[in-house]
Amino acid sequence: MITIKDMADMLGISTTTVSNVIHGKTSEVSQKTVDRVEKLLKEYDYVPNNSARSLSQKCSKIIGVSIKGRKGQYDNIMADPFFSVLLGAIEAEIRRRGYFMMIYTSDDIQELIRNVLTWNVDGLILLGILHDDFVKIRSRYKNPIVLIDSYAPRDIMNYVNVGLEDEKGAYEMTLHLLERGHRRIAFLADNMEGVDYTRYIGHQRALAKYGIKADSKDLLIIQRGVTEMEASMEELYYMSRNYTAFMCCSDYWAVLLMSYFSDRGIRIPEDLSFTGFDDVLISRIIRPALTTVHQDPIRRGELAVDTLIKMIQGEEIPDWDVKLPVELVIRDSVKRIGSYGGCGEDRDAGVK
Amino acid sequence: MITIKDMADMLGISTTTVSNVIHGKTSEVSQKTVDRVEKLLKEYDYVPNNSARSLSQKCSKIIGVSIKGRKGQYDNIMADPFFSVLLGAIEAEIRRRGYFMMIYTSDDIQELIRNVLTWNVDGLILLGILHDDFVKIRSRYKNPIVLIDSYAPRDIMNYVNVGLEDEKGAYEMTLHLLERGHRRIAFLADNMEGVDYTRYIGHQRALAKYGIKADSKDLLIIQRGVTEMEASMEELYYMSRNYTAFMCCSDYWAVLLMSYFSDRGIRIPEDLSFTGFDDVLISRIIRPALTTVHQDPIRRGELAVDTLIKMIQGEEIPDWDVKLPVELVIRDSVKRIGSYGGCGEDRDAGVK
DNA sequence: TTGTATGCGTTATCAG
DNA sequence: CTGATAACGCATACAA
Repeated sequence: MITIKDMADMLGISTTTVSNVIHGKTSEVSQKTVDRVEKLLKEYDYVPNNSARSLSQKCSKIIGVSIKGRKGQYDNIMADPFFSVLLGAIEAEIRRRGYFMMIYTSDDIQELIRNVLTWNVDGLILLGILHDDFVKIRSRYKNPIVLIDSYAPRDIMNYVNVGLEDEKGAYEMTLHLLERGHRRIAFLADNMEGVDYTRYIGHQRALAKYGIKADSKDLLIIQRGVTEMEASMEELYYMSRNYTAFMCCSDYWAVLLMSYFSDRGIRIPEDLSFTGFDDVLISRIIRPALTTVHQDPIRRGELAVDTLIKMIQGEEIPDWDVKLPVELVIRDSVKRIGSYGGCGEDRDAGVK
Repeated sequence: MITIKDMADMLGISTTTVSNVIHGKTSEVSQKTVDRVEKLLKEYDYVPNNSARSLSQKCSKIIGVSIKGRKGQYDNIMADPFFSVLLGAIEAEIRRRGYFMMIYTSDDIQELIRNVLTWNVDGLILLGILHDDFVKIRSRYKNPIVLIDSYAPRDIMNYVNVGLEDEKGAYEMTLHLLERGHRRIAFLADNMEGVDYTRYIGHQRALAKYGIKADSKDLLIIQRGVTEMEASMEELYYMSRNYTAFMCCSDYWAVLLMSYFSDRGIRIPEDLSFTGFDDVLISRIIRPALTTVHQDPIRRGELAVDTLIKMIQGEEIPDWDVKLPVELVIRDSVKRIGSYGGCGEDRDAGVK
């Protein structure tokens, strides 16, 4: 590992000059010197020491990415294809922009804060963080932050949220169910904060349009955690006879439940319709293919990184709460029900 | 951000003493001083600057993780659930051990090398790297390296490979197909190096046991790249009539193909049987559930990190080529064929 | 056009 | 028990 000083010594010039050549500040250096330095640069394949650079400047070129792992939700959070694809897009864009990515998925916010501070990370991308945690982070970390899938009230602290038309997506999906004659719709979420809450609002709005009052007992929360999940699914299975459709907050859950239910004799969509959210690969692959709300995780990741880097470079961001578009994707998991919207007419045949 | 020097000044003592207290070298410091320092530590929530530490020591506490993205294979490599779950496990273990994870997925090896050198990464975990690339990296990077899914010849350079019983897995799977009466089996891979090659060896060995000579035209390579893939699948579709079973090198491809084929009228497993490799979540979820070879990505990630950290700490690793166990998981995607093993008897009904 | 000197925060050496 | 000082590699303000 050759250093600037080594090269300066070899050429009998100062480190300043070498440094200037490296950074292209070649206007003040004679062409001859430039050539000699560049020759050495190539020859020894000089690689700068970023710890040193980071120490002497204020910036580290590191972007921290953190997913708040909901405790024990899956084996690990990356099992959710939406997160992993999004993360892949973020990584690619960070790299393309010449930054480095440090990743941290724990749910220990204090530890996250220490990590971020200890490396003097230039900017932070936070996925699915809740308001309280965000406040904690903001109080100690002063650099730019971009949120994804967050509904933190803006308050005083500045951030940018790269969000989604969650409300609209849920609204349109619910409308679709209603149009197909469904009246007894369960809304499935795995929490009631942030994104899922907003989707529920959209759901309610669509119901209201049809003069249906949302009933809180139709709001079903799936227990997270590998062990609780099984019990939770069983419970949902028994409740399912009260509904004609399960509207899920993510493809991940939709697909898991569809599999569980169909193993127990429920025919989809004949006995029970399903919808998802995200449009991950698997929803196109399973049969029946899942009717869902499409979003573009690649674009989202890129936008998040672009925005963050703009903030790092001191640009003003006009829109601190962008909402990326969603699109209803109708596939085969929603049954058309007779004009009366009568529910469960041929249900019990399939159950048990 | 308070520094050691700040605290030393506040207490009127030297930085050395503060540093000693921080590192628990308390044997040479009076209890009174220890208490005073620790009080400040808490009060200001001191966080060390890791760039500085990394500069003055030889170690950075960073572990680099790199997946060689095969050019344009997917939208991004993380779309493959096996990789993403493995990565999640690696991240969790790195964190648990007090290290930091820097990730890099490009296929530009030179760039990877620069990244690793510029941060003076303590150790490297490389996923799915090929021999030539490994040699390049080794020539410039001298710290410990752990390989996952690699079959680089050991040569002189030292590394540890955390592998899998690939040969055995493929052997057993092929045997399973043979026992169920299949004789015309296509072997599907997306490359013929490393892991997939080893699996092919196992496949051949099983065929040999049944006195069947492997025919290279039964070795089907799926074109990577989003655009080529479509054409490739179509081609495979037309070739499929020659076979009773498609044995795939990953669940990912198996599942993709099953979906594509069944949309075109091929019934699985009645018309064509499928097997996979990895046992990712999706194989349990699709119908028919996929017969596949199970491996444990969580354990694998943990072992990789554990081994690497041992190497970093200078311990000798007894086994530089561990092969984690696999297990055949029989589900519903393989048909039982009459004792003659006649192929395609009821095939053309479903095709076209 | 080039060089000198300094500081970034930490650890380590060595002397008191 | 404690402290001064150097060193890590780089960038920059300031001289020459």
